Amino acid sequence: MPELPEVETICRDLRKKIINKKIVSISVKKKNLIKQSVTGFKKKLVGNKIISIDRRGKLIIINLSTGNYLLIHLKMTGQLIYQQKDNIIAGGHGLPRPEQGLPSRFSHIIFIFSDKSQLFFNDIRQFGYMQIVDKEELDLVIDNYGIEPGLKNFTLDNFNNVLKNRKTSIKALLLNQKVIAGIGNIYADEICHLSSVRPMRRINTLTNDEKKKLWKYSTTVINNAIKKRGTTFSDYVDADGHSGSYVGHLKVFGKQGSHCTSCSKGVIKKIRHAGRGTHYCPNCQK
DNA sequence: CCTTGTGTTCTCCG
DNA sequence: CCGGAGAACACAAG
Repeated sequence: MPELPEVETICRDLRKKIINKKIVSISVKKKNLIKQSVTGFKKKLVGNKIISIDRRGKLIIINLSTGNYLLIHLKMTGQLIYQQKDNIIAGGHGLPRPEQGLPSRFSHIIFIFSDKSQLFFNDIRQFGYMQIVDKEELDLVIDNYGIEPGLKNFTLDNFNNVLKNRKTSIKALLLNQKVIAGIGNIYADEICHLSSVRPMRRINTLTNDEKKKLWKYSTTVINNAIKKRGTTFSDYVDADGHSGSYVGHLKVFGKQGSHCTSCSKGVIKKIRHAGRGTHYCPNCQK
């Protein structure tokens, strides 16, 4: 599940691989993954060079030489895997991993560069998408994203401001991309755990100390996860097809039934909250 | 009344 | 069933 740290890892990888490369052709095998006609999509991409690669929340923004932008959202199970021409061996069935061969049956869109290297957009569940926008449309899209751990706007003051007058739960707010961008289900649970706050706590009941911890651990968790190149729980891999290792640092996500390693007294509980599987320690999270 | 905020459910797919 | 996140919808308060 790519959240901010996983998407950031992919962006950093891709910058080293495809900047200045020219797209010579594109294969679209599933047209429902692009938000426009296949012909329009190809017309706007083929012949372009990749100028730069950016990210806002979980959205990848690729700046093209024509001045348009290719937006890529990986949603649940999307992958972007880059392969030099010598490594490309058609896979067909197994998992969408390079060692299984690419393209696989989940390689729905493939970019081919002038040096014959390729970028595979794989997606098992097909929730992800690609879309080409101009600068004006890009600005509108970006405006819909809230403050973001790692950006200058993620100050304690701004964090307290977005929490002000909200009646929802802290987890629902952490997941709301319009308010706070980049945090998904795994890191929301981890941030709440390290802050000793239950995910379903109403925001108006949080103490100043708890809010400060939530703000601090939002940045800590996200930054540590970036250092570990993300969390691979099921399908996430980086641009080389490798897993992230933050999974070894998870305290609550997927730990239901285990003893809490923070307080060593509680047993991690899994419930459903804010429409998501939610994990917490009933002993040390209040 | 209408607008705004918020919460809930549905949708895509394997 | 699960789930990222937008859409559609329901409801409440100003």
